[in-house]
Amino acid sequence: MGKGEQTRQAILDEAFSMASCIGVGALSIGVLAERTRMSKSGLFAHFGSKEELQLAVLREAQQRFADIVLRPAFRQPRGLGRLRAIVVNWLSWTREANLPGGCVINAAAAEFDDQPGPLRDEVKNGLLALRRVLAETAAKAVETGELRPDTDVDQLAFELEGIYQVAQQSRRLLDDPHADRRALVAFDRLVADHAILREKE
Amino acid sequence: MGKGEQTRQAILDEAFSMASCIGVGALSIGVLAERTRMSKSGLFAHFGSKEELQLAVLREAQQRFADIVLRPAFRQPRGLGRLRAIVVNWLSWTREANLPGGCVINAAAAEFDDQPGPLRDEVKNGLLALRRVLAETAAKAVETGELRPDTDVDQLAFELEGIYQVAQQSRRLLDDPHADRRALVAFDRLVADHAILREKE
DNA sequence: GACATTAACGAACGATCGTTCTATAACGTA
DNA sequence: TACGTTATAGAACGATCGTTCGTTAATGTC
Repeated sequence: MGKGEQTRQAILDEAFSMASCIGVGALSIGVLAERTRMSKSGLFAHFGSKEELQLAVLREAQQRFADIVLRPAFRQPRGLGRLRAIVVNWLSWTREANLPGGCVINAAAAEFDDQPGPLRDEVKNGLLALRRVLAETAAKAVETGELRPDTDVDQLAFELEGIYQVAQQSRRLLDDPHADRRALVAFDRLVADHAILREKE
Repeated sequence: MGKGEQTRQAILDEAFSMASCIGVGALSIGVLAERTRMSKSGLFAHFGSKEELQLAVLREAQQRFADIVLRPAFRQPRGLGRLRAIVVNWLSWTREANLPGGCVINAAAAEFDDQPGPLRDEVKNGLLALRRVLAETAAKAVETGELRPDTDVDQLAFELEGIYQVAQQSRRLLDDPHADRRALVAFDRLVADHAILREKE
């Protein structure tokens, strides 16, 4: 890794953790420069524009998300276990990644949903891709016979995303120590509703 | 209503709809001044500081939420019907209020969850109050015998908030036209899980 | 209609914003 | 070690930021 790539990554690291606290939109080149002990112009040269820097932060977030949440979960055999692994990793990924201020992606989603442009597109595509992964993972749990064949996997992905969002809000804003437990309760109930029950009928 | 109160409200209206698009944190006195065709200093005098203006916007949001979502729903008799009325009003309240850019409150929640101060406190208290209303409304549906006595009403409020959040995200960011329908499906399933069923056992 | 009060303005403040230039320093390679 | 390339610094740009001040205009009251 050349010198340029190296400092670029160092800047990105700092920007990433900063953005998690104040939001991607509130990132400032000046503040970022003094935090990384660089000159504004020196830092600026690595990205060419503020928007490009913000995009890089969003892409970084998606990559770390894949590394921390998805990849490990996909080592589980397909089925409900894998889906649950995703949820469990998802709930704690802001602790694994360097995200002192919570999930950048969801914060950016709320921030840019009304501001057309590359930033909104990036967030939108990332979240669409995640929904797809969730739905496909659920679909495989249908194949394994763990979920009912008539399960609406897109609806399931929709509700999973909701569980995650409210867990974030409860933990970070409302300081609820039971947020993760509540999220898992919700997940288990959601899955149970679509599970194939071998009970007396 | 005196002249002062009148223009203050006009400013607040504009700030409110602006904040819904760009976020409460990104509000700018200068931009707000030219939008209301006032001088910066003239506008400023009504609030004394930017933070006070932002607080006023958040309070305005909470008041409108109570007027549009809660108050009408509470005309329904207590029970599941009232709970469902809250959810239905909730899902569409950004259209009723002058909120072209979506729910200010949830946006502010994501924005300030890591920035201690009066703004965070305001959002936090507002959302805590909402959770309480949801839980109490659900508790009344237990009293009427529509929900099981062992229903965890706080868990229910938690999950309702999740349904709302993901509905917002799906509609506004992902441009999903079925977001509201999905939210209602999730709500009905959630309620059904805790409902008292009079079926063959 | 006179008068105290309040509302609004215009100009300016220092700070910070993103960005552009030019010049120097460090690097990678021959 | 020399050289072309790349990385960083420094200074300055115009724009905007939130805020303060002193003054004028509008308002409400007796």
